[in-house]
Amino acid sequence: MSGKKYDYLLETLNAAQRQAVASSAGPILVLSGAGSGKTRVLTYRIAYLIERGGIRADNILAVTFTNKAAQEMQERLSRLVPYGASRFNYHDGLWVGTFHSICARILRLHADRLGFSRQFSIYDSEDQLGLIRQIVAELNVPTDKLSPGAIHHRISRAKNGLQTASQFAEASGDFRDEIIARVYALYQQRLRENNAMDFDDLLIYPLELFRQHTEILANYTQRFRHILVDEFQDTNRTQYLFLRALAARDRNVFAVGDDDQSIYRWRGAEVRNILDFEQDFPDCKVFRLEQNYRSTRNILEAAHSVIVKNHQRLPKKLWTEREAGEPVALLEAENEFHEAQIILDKITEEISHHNGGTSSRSFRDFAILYRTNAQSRVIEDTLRRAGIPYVIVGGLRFYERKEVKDVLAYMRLAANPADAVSLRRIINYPLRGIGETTIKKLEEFARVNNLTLLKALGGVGEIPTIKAGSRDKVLAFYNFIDRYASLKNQLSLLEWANALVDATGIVRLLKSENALERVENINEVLRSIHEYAGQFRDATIEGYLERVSLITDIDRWDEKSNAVTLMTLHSAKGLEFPIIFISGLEEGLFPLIRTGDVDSDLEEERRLFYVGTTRAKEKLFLSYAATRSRFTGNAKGLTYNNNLPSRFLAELDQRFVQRESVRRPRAFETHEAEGGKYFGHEQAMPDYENESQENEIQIGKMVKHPQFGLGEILAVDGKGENLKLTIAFEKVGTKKILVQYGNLQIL
DNA sequence: CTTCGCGCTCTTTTT
DNA sequence: GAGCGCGAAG
Repeated sequence: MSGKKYDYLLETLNAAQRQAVASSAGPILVLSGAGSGKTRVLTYRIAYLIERGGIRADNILAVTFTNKAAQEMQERLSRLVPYGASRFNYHDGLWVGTFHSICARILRLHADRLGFSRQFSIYDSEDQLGLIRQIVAELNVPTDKLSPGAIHHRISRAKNGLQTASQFAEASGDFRDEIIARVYALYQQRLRENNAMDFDDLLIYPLELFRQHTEILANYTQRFRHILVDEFQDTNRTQYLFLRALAARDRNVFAVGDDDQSIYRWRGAEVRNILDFEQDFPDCKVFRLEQNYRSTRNILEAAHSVIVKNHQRLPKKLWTEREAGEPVALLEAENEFHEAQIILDKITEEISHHNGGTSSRSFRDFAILYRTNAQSRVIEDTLRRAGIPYVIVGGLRFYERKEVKDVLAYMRLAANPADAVSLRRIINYPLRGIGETTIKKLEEFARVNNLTLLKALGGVGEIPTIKAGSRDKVLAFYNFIDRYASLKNQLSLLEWANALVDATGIVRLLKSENALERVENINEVLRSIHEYAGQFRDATIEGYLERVSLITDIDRWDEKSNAVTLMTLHSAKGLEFPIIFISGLEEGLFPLIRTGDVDSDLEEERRLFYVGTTRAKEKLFLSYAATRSRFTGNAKGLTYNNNLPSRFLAELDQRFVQRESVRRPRAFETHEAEGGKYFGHEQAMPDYENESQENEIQIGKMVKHPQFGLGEILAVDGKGENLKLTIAFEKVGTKKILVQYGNLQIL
């Protein structure tokens, strides 16, 4: 298979890339800096293995960080090598996906060995928390001392550390731990009873499967002779063990990563995996990709000048042949509204500036990044008012919207009758007159008779304490689900889904509430089912549901649509844009600092900053606001905090940075701080911590609300974070608005 | 027994 | 702003 294609494979790569791609078998670690072409190396490595090594596509497993990256890799590969050396079509054999989707795929095949059925549900964070809430209530856990969220967090951390409930119980220290241990045990039991797994289980159960059934593991180690992993620095312990188990036979692990871009430590990722790779695989070959093809030199140097402040990193420096380009621009704003306005100004400026020139800018060339999702709102409002098209990635995810989850819960229950979480969600939505008391009795009946909750509904006639009227309602619901569970095998997926959604009456209910956006979201679900059904001949509802539960907003993001992209820095990982804005560069916000943080947390924030800056190809804007209203969580409530500029701004090598002049703020109050702008920390900031916006709020003042428009304040109630205004709006009448969330502009 | 309405809480990042 | 839980109304 030499010939043109093979030469082409290596010729377009630089020396380091070529060495990595063409390296012989065995463990390989590619330390691959930002923008150094690591996706390219991975793709070419796979092509090389097939073209040159004669490896069959179905002997290769590639792990990516997002589903989108997996899809892109598939597409690139089919362009690069439509057929492999063995004339083996990629799409038939190659496994590409995220850890979670690959694990789910394996588990579907062998679920019975672990005591689950193939139809097992995958519970998202909300489902998980709901289940924990229920258990917490059942066990009478004092929630003032232990919130369900905290318990959930601890359980997840224990699971990630491969600690079972009984091991956790043994290791438990204080009374809280003992409570958590009991919740943990019951939680796992319920998941099992519901034939359901949470995100952590998806990673853990394959390991258990491999341990219990060595013949299954042997099957996979024989099958996956080459394993490639992207974003290796963000694998957690369990994922690493999964890799090691699969690679035990041939040890052909091709791991690509960059310790400077590890940003998921808080989720259990261990940079250690990359730092220790050489110890775990002493014979491994290490390659370094340090030439950056993405960013201008100014951007690269600026990013470098900050990341070198981290102590826990492998020393390296990226270089580029590209021109210096424009300096990194610093934008200083009075407050968050002003910041959004400046960003808007710069976008319009860039677009008009480049029009008529050699290059022209489109909206799709811009991305606005921020540390927390909450920051998107003000920027969003500003762009919307200016008529700039934009898309938001993340925040409230599409498949986590209430109406979407409601519809999916019907499908989940029909697919997996043991799924009590889904059942509870919809048994009385839309309202059917089945209340909490009846449900409690049904649950009790199910427990005593060792039935699934759904079966208990079918046997409602045997529960004397439930009156005839309620009984009929329960039975009607049971028959409804039962009917669609069997129709599932008779109708096509799309027909079935359409009929089911229609029969639930949810759309009619939402229309009567005039919630048209929600109706549209449900239509979008049906559209996506249609799309899914068209993609796979053997499309099943189980397959669709699995896909949906592992999909993220970034997977749904369409980079081709001509709109400005708004997203968190975390979501931007792996992406690139000609022009990047990083907003909210204020001490406390980015780096985000909480009490109890340690040095390593700050280093992760710095890596996040590094990831953000290296997304930019041509121009990087950094912005901060001197004051920002922020929910502080303390008794002071909503305050206009005066912020120091982020330490990252001070750490930047100033040779690559330029302050840009910005338009003064207009419609809003300016909070002019003494001494003007602040740059660097030494300069003391006046303490405006307690100066709250309350001063400006008076009866009779006019305000502007992003949706309701202009209005007059009629009354002021509450204090601090509960500060509530009664406002007479010109268009929509009188409403009560919490200042903290209302996003009001005082005029 | 169910439904309605009010008050409370939530904000770090995500599979 | 929105979901959830709790207490009162129907």
